[in-house]
Amino acid sequence: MLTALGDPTRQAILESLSDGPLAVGELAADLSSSRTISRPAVSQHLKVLKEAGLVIDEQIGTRRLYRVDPEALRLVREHLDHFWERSLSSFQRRVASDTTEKRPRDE
Amino acid sequence: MLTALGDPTRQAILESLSDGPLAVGELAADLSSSRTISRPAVSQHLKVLKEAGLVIDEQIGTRRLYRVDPEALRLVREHLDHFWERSLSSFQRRVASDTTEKRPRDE
DNA sequence: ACTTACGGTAAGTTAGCACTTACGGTAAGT
DNA sequence: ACTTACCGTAAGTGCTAACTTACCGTAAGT
Repeated sequence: MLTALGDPTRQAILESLSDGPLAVGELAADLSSSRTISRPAVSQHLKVLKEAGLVIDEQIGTRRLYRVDPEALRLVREHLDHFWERSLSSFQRRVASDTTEKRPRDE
Repeated sequence: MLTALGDPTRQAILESLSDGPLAVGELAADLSSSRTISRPAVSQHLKVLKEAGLVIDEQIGTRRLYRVDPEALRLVREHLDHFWERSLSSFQRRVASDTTEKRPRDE
């Protein structure tokens, strides 16, 4: 899931979609304001994002609306939280042992 | 920064480092328990992670200890939070307008 | 000074990925 | 039925990023 978030274009796609659902063509037009990206390319990125569970699609007539799945973002956030807390606690343990080693009876 | 997190090997490196600081050789040995990764490859990944600000290094004798920067993880988390909140609010707005459209005078 | 340990880096190779073009398929409008 | 709009996908290409091998520098121990 983090791997799917690695590509800058896909990050831009999610950024656009986070403002609200968009069809594929609209997305391509929206992204072309900054980068130059073809519609098929957008389609392929959406496929990756969908398989990663970051995006949900819904067919409406000939159009196909894509929206971000808030639940997926919550999962990524939780995952990073684990990282963060573990590294933070190990960091604090290190600092604590440092001070006790250097100042055994400080207070 | 998210782009640097995209590579699976770098994710594994951060996972190992989140348990505590490690030297390059130790990291390579630790990762070889699951994947097969050479020491130079680890070095190159650490360079990317360092340039992305996700990792901090410290020279101790001939060894070089790497640790994750908790502050960087906090930044990534905040970035995702923005995404999450925006997509969530747009989602809620959509739900709200749907219900008001379908049940204009409900409740 | 010699050796050993440790790790960064240059050079070269390869696999994969992002992209374009071209095509086909479906839904709605006339 | 024909046309138009919209989109997914197959096929092919180019580039880049991840990897290995080889080499060099530095720090500490003898």
